[in-house]
Amino acid sequence: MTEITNNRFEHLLDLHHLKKTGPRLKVLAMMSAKNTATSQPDLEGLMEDVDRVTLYRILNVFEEKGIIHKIFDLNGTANYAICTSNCQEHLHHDEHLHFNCIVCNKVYCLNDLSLPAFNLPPGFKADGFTLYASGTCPQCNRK
Amino acid sequence: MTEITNNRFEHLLDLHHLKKTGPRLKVLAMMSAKNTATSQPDLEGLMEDVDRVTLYRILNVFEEKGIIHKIFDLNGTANYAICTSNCQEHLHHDEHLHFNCIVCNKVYCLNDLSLPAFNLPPGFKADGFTLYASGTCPQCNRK
DNA sequence: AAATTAAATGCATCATAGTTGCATTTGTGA
DNA sequence: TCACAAATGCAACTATGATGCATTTAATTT
Ligand SMILES: [Mn+2]
Ligand SMILES: [Mn+2]
Ligand SMILES: [Zn+2]
Ligand SMILES: [Zn+2]
Repeated sequence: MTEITNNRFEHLLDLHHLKKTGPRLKVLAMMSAKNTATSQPDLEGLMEDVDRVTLYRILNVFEEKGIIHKIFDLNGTANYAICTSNCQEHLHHDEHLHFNCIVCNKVYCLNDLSLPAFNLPPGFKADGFTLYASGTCPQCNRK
Repeated sequence: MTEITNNRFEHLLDLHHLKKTGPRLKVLAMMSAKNTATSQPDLEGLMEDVDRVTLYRILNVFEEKGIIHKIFDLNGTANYAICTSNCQEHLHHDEHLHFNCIVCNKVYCLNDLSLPAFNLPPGFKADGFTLYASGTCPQCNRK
């Protein structure tokens, strides 16, 4: 993790009026080090010296602030990924494709993919949507 | 519940070589009596005299056989709905829109809505997908 | 109709995910 | 450096879901 990356995280915490603490910076470092979402169990393993409860509280406040978003995978396990843009406090815009590999179980946030338009039956009013796909990821296809 | 409906369920269990037991027929009756998916906690409440574990086992075997499918709502709670068609053992085709109301929390299976096509980045191979939308449902919009 | 048997259920127990209350510590602004 | 709100840690608790094993029961065979 570079100095400049760490500064970016500190700035991010500042922006949201959150104290720059070790556990919080570590969560951001862990999550940003990967190109996929991180499951809660994995994260708990990575954050060894940090209390479980503290981790839950960090994840909750980060989600509320629009720093990260939560994705439930095929097994109902919570996964977390850093929001790339547009997300604000209590107003997420994570309308991208989430790809869940059925081999390695990884969840990919495919932000660049624009979702096609669709319409709802009368009476329904949508304010958010997500497309989930499941299958095999590039890594697992190669083998 | 009509006689003919009950017969349909018994036939369904026969088809999948499952014994026609009280708990199983009750699960099917409860789920088919609604136009939305049923959450696991709700189902557990409805199945009072049936053991929790039995309910889990029924839900698991029904899902395996392609009789019902599982949808996780915004809170990560498991919801179940009867499959309308096309689903087979270990091969679900529930590629429809799931609408999660943020007021009443209900999950609607909008089977009739055809999903628009989309394409994946190179290397990804999808074998299933679901579109999730969240917002307010017709009932909750009326108030 | 009675016996047989695999399948299904119930009960005890366990594991994991997530929450809450409260005491202690720590980051930050004065 | 002081004061204080915010953050963390610890204990305890709830909820969801799984597993092992004894008992019951639906479906098949005699
Ligand atoms: Mn995402
Ligand atoms: Mn559905
Ligand atoms: Zn994979
Ligand atoms: Zn509603």
